[in-house]
Amino acid sequence: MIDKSSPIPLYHQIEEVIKQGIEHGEYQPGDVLPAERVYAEQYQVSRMTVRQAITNLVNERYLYRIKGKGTFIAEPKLEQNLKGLTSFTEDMSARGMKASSKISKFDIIPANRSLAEQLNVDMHTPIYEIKRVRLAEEIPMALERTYIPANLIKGLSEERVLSSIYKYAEEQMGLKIKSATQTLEATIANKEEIKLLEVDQGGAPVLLMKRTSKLENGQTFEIVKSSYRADRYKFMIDLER
Amino acid sequence: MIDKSSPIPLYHQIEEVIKQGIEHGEYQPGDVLPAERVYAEQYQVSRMTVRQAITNLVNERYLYRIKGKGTFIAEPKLEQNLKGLTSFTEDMSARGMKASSKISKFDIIPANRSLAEQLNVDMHTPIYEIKRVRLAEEIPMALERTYIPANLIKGLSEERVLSSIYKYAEEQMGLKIKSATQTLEATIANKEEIKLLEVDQGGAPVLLMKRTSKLENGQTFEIVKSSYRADRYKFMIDLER
DNA sequence: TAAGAAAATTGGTATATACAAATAAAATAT
DNA sequence: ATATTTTATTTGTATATACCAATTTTCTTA
Repeated sequence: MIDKSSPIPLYHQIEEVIKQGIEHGEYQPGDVLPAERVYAEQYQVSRMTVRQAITNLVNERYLYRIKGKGTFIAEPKLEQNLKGLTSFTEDMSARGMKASSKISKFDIIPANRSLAEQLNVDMHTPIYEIKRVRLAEEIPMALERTYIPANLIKGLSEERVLSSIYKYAEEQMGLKIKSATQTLEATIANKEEIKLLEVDQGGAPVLLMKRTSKLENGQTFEIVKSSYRADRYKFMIDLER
Repeated sequence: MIDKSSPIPLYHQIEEVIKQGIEHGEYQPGDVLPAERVYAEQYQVSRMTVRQAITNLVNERYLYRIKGKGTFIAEPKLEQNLKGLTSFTEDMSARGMKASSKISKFDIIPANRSLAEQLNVDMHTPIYEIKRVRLAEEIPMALERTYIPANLIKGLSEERVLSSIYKYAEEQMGLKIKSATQTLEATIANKEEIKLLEVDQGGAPVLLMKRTSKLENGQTFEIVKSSYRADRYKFMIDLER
């Protein structure tokens, strides 16, 4: 596993081994990693070399350390990054408002040309279409439409959607989301949005957020389109230093 | 400067000393730092301890290293972070389009109640008001309005605005921007935007980006309001892993 | 003078060691 | 059985050393 004669630095090789362990699901978030001295013994390297490997993974947010306790597996990065843009639920609770959501549609539909293109599947491929209205104190704030190829995540139910699709996909289906691209644009509310968001017919502005998430193999996992009422919601980003 | 009997780790003390040097302008971006062995000799600590301090600052993007050459001062972080949201000029050049801008207003105005509040100054305080239209291939894409208290940055001219206000503020005035908060919302074009962005009168949607930048002492340095044509522009954010 | 070789400088990798500080587990005393 | 004390384990800090690799500077040679 570790090749001392390789030109690749030992600490880097150890990094990769640990990373693989995380990505292959041998360790779960919150699990404790073997102690530094254990790795040192196991791979016949000095503890400082193991330490350098682990330090790098800590800086990359794969791991975190607690003095006296050990080194632990961190939550996947994507969720942390998504917090850069304040998420709906968090934002609402930060303002002392109660966030809820109501599923207005939960179906499997055949992919039309546009969906097929965006999800990178053949036309007519079965696709989950999930629509939900995000509410704050019972007032509609956003309409969220999620599209996921049905073959990727079988056995999805309304109950599971209400908790976390991501968690279900990772823990039950072994799917890891690797990256996501998010865009923000402004549009005018269409008929569906006017009805579900309860806004004026006369050209109410909405903030449209589109997110495309990809798996490790490059396949598109989901498309999420969220329409936020412009009069009630804005996105905030803090930039430090 | 370095206290070996202090409970604060040596590497952390050294970090602070170097950081201070950067923030007090003793080093400029691109300058080379004294070699690790020089610091070790100077502070009478081992090279590895210096290395740990520098490694941390490299991870925090204060410094970067080149093997065989040395350790150098990085560009201030704010500009790097702002690239998380693709900037107008970059975005255009990435698409092979030529970006330009046209200043439509450059004045000093007395602060009204709203401006005074947002900039945290007294009413009637003189404020630079700079309006410019951002163009791509001569087509108007955005209207940008910048407000800066005049006492903060004397001698600002139209020419300087065309290059970089930030650079002028930092290099000539010694002002360092510490943080910025950015919001994105959707609105309908007002009269000014209809005229300068050349959009329809009938309720054209625009993306409104507001940025408030603060100095180290907490004072507000500037407010920037940018209205982007929703039919021509959207913001994109990439989230890795 | 110009080209090439050698030496010096700088960061990169790796080891071995020692003790500190926080936490957890085990042993002991009440 | 329950506190308390002791011991072991784990990460954190720091040193001293050695050699590697990339780059720059200096010296030598043609």
